[in-house]
Amino acid sequence: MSPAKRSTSRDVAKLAGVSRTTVSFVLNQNEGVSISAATRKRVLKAAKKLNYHPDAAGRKLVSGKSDTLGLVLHQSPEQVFADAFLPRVILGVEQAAMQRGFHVLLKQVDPKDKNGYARLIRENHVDGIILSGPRQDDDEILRLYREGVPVMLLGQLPDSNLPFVDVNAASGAQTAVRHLIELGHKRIAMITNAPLSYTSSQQRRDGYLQALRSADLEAHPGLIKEGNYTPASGYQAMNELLNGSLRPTAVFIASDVVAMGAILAVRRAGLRLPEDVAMVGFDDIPLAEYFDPPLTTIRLPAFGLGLAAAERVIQLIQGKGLDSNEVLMETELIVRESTVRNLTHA
Amino acid sequence: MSPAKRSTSRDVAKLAGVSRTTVSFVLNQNEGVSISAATRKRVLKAAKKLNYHPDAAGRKLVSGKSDTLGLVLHQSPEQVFADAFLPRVILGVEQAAMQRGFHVLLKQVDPKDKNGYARLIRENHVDGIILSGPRQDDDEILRLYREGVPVMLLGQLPDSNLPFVDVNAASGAQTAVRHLIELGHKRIAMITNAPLSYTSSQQRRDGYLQALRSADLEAHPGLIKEGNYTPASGYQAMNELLNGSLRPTAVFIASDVVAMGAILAVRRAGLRLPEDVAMVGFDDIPLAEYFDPPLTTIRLPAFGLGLAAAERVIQLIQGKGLDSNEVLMETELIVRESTVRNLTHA
DNA sequence: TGTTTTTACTAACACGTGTTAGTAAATCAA
DNA sequence: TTGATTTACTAACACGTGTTAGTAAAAACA
Repeated sequence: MSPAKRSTSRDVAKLAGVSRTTVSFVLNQNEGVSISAATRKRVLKAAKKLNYHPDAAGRKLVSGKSDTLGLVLHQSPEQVFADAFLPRVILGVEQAAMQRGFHVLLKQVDPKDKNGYARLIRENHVDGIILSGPRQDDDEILRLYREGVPVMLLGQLPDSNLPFVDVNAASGAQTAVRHLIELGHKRIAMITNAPLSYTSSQQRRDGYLQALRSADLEAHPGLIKEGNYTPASGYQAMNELLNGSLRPTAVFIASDVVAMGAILAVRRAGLRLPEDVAMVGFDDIPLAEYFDPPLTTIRLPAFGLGLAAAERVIQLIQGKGLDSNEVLMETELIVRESTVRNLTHA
Repeated sequence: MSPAKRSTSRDVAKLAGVSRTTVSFVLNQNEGVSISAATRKRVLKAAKKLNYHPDAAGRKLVSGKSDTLGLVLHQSPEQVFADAFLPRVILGVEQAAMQRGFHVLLKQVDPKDKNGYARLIRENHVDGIILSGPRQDDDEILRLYREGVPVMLLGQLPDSNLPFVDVNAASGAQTAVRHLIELGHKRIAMITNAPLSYTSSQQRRDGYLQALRSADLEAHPGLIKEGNYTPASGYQAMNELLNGSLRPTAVFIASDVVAMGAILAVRRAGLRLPEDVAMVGFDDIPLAEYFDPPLTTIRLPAFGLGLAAAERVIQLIQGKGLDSNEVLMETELIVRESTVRNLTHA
């Protein structure tokens, strides 16, 4: 019942009748050192019998490595709640870390909070940091980077040369709008996922503008409305568009969640999707397939983002350089009935 | 640029002109030891100047504690993806841990995978484990528990006396169905959130049956259909109910996601909610408020679950006992337009 | 056989910390 | 003034591991 005393390599050595050094050599498969088959077997047997597992603290102390990644979520709790991708990103990080023998230490840091995350590095809890949701006013991450700490951003920080992994949102947005153009739409509106002060919001709008430009369509300022993560904001923005002077025949909404509200607005206005208004979302949240109608959207490689971020920060930790400081992962257009009616339903 | 050599307590001692012991005493505010104000100031100054932070590994080694919780997700990646609550639960764990000076080590373990999580404990990476999604066939957790390792389940494991934190799903389901009964419904169907082999599924069905029994309503087997986490399953189950011999006037669906598919089925059948079919969901996912119509549902204290689990496992770690081995957190009925029409819309 | 190389190990150190036991000086009690 | 106590520190040990330098025995070489 009481936590049985942990056995140490000394216990194993004693039971096997060898020195502690030999135990270490056997268990770590050390090359360049020769151990007779007989003693090797004896040591392994003793280790098994004593249920020996080397203590992480002792190991860390001597190696100087913690074999642990810090995954820092630098978002407010509300944002974390709303983010449907976080589990996938986290899982991607977890998987990449596990395959390379790393652990993942999770830390949520409210941006309003002054209590930062540098302690993780300073006290050697982690060998490197993945920072999700980097902020402009965060000087902590810059300081760590300058000190040579392995750091990887999940998302971008303009005007800095920190290595990052991000989704190519501009390209994704462009693809979304091009899809609408190819369907023959000329008057295409946009609702952003968030206020334009956010980088991710700007990128998506830029993609929208670029697509219009490529097709020689005019971008009318009145056709761009701001959302703020919520369906409510989509509902309102869509109403403004529908009641505006130039009603669009199609809308690109840079967030599926925001699109959910917009769909409601369209239906309340007595209009049909996609006949009266076609709609493309962004994110491909799990439920998008089951919107009414199913939402055409841009799928993000959330799992892949986490995977890549972890892989790369581990590369930095191991002293291997990076081929490039930036990774932009591509998105995928998922066509469903909110833009094309004739699809068969699952 | 190159990672500056970490400074140790020895460096601080040298700079301040005292012994390493004194440094430790000053920095740990050790009671019962007297240090003159002058030297204290000198030590603190030296520590600050050298940017000294005590090394976690050294500290762990001597204390035997890691001050870290293991949060083990014992679900398949697909389940993790689908689980909209996970971020909240994780945040709850994080917050409780942080407030008590603990870190959180996250580990996802695919149930199919033989590579377990006991290593976290065996190697002393963590002082205790929170296991989310415990499985019947998991003997690893039982062994740890018997060895006296601090363990806390997030969810229940029948036929075991392991301490757990869970939501009172039966009570929540009962509340949901009672709400329908109070609205005058007599023929109330149910669609489960998952196959009945899952504990959480059974609990919700039991609550449903109990509510019917309390109101002297007959529970007809044909009115219970199984869902499997997906909207598609809800779509199909709802169609079966609508085409069945006794069409229900109300449905309790033990998952908002599954309910999303069911709503589609109702609408495709040309019926109105709530006039023709009233519906109550379960979970209160963020989007439930923006379903069409907004979904009446049962809100789960996801954040609170994580919070409680972490608090309690820390209590175990610190050797304080638990008042009770089990915590069942109560749910909350959120009434929206899928059961009551006359509400004003946000 | 005598010398060199290889094999199979071990003693001793280092990692950075917290803590117990001990000491000299300063203060207090009488 | 003398003995007892308190103050302000320090030397030394312990935590459990990986690794370098070293050694005796065995094997290989000539």
